[in-house]
Amino acid sequence: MRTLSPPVGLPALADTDLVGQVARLLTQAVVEGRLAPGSKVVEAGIARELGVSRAPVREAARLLEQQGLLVASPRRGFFVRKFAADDIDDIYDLRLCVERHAAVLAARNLTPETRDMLRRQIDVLHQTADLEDPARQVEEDYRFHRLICEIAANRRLLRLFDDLASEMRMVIGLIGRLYDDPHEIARTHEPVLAAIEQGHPERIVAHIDYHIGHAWREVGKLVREIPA
Amino acid sequence: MRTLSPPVGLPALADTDLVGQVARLLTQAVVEGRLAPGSKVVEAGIARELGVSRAPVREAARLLEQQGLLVASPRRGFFVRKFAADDIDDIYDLRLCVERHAAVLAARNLTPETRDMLRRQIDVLHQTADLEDPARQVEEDYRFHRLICEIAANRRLLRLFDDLASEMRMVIGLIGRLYDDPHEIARTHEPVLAAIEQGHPERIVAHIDYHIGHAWREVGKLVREIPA
DNA sequence: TAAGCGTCGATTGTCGACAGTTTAGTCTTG
DNA sequence: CAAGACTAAACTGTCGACAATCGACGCTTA
Repeated sequence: MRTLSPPVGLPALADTDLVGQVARLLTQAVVEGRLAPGSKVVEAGIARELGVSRAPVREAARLLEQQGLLVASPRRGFFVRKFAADDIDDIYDLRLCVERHAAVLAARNLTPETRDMLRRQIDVLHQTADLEDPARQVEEDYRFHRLICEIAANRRLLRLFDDLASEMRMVIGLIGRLYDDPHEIARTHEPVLAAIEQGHPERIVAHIDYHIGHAWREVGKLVREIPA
Repeated sequence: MRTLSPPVGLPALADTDLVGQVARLLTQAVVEGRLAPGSKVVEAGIARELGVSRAPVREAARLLEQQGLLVASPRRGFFVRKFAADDIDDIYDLRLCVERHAAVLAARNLTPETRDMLRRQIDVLHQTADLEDPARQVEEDYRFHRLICEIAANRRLLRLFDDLASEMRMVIGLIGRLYDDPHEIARTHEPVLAAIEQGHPERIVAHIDYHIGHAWREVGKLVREIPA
């Protein structure tokens, strides 16, 4: 018999997890470009600014390093990741690999509810297209793709997507503007959903390839325009 | 002019890096089963045993957490990851996704030299099959698959493979024995290489699917036999 | 007897400090 | 005037310490 109190879904109150908070703030600063690519991240500086000691900052920095937002140089410190054209290709190539797979799995697991979630997210994309809020638009875009990964129901796949997404956000952030008309971006999601609904693997992959390949080309173009 | 050297930081040689050493030792202890799955990893204990302070141990543990070998429970510490059947499926599913892609890319990039490297590695597999050294056999097996990822020439893909590999090593380690006859395992690599040499994407994917699917089924079977 | 409460040891989260290394700035020298 | 050596400041890597928290054990109570 269980002696533990009944699992009345209490939301596991927010851990005052200092490392997690620092990591989140650092991530924001990086993807928003407040910390310029290539610049040094001084532990003591961040610590002083946040009013904490260096230990949590170090651990948070290691997390961001593993995520690819920072690079560590022994005895010299952490630096904000600098993206070259090759990096863009690596990231989008892997993204393609991951999302193809996720989309096929998602089609297999698709239920009426999950289908509606995807449809609704496309509606949100159209709505936010009218707003003048690029950050929000990028966020809602990723939310659609993340949904697909959630539906695919592979936790590791989802975590991988999140890691890739934070890198892509950083790239988008340093471009400074969207790579295409928001309405156009919203529209190009519809064939992807349609393919997932229909369910033929080859068709799904083809549409994912087209959709992500488009973003890949556009982002690549813009990054090459603004070399470091 | 920037005086800081470019943070390209690939060379990363000569680790007197304490964190890295601790991480390596901890990883070994975990994949070799010296630290049982589910058991608590006491920071102070590890630190005392290694003759260092807790700070490097904490950072190393965070690395292993990000790699999936440990799980962190706030205010309670780190625990050695416990694998359920679902986890096996997640891992092998993602591995399939990654290696399919890597193999297709590798075929595209294949040169006479890289082709010979793969052939030689299969020879090594046959040679080590005669030795009574399962750990070595597992290692050489992964080396073949890692080679494919190296030839694919996507650094992020390679890192992902390494992360997956450390988890798979842990699973194999806790099974305690190989999932198949070493000679048989060595032999089943040959069609994969042949497909890569020939170059038709569908054929490559089919052979990768067969090869990894076989391991997936066998490992899954054994893991289900030995439930936690 | 079994469930709930309180206490105590063990462990984590965080901090400030120190030593060794890297970096920036200055001075010397060809 | 440029290149190199030297010095001082800044920063990282590591450590030991302290307070807060967790888990286990034993005690009370219905």
